[in-house]
Amino acid sequence: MPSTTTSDARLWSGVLALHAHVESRLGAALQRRHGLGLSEYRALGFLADAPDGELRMQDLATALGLNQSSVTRLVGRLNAADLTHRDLCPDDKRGVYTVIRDEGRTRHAEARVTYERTLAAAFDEAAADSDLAAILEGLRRASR
Amino acid sequence: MPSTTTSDARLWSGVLALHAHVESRLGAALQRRHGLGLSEYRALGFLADAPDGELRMQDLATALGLNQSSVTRLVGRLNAADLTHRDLCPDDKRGVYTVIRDEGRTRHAEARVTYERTLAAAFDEAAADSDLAAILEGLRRASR
DNA sequence: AGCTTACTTGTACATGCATGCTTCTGCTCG
DNA sequence: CGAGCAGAAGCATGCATGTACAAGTAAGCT
Repeated sequence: MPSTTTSDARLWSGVLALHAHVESRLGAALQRRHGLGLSEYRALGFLADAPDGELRMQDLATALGLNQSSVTRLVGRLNAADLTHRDLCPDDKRGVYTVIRDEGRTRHAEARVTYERTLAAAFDEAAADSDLAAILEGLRRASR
Repeated sequence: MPSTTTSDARLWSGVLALHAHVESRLGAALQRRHGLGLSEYRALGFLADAPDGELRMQDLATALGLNQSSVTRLVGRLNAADLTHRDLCPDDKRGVYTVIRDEGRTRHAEARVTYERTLAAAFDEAAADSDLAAILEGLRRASR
């Protein structure tokens, strides 16, 4: 029975529902209209915002909240799509920089329109859902 | 450059960071101390709360925010671990009920202690992080 | 009889963990 | 002071797993 579910637990289950809903919308839109996965899009975003458009694998991993090995493969895909390229670190030959190409910046800029519009739409849907509306409201108040 | 990132986008990236952090803590704790994955734990929770401790695959899928095929395999694992069992729907022979066993209820009750304690700890960690604290605060206010 | 619903199965893929390989760093010992 | 070595740091790779998508099967509906 629900006996005494912690208020934190109830809160978190709401966040999970919101997260699942929004991420699914975002992922579908990006994949369908730009051929980009969510992680790929976000990786391009971090790279585009980084000085000189380059980051080390490690930094990209923590920024994305992903495993280091996942980032190796993620960057492999980006390289294969010519959106980024690898560059060796001159002062530390263990290090590898991933550098965003102009193509990568372009693709990301295009995708960002979709991303932000889809996000707004997903938020609107959530606001219309009785279970999600309260959480979204709290988040929006906190973001001001 | 960050040019004009939507406020929604900034908000969502914060939610993503919080989500990644908390889920990783929860998943690790459940796996290590109870041999349960997050989806398995949550599935047991929905089943335990359902009338007669049973749900149809479809309902479980939407409750978990998962695909139907994912639920087929998820329930397969739960069955293999003797935490649940299948039961055919008498009036609709296409339907399959997944019924929680006593063992399943026990395991879930044990795991819940870990889950809720880990959740509280993860929230505390988030509250100490300057990037996450504001979001968490908004969520907590909204949950009252 | 089609057409929809409810699952299952085949397949592909992104991710995580453990491991291996290279490079760097620090420390000890001659 | 320099050589050498143990251990850490930074990535890549092998393997296992969880999930999604597409197609298949079986049962109900109109």
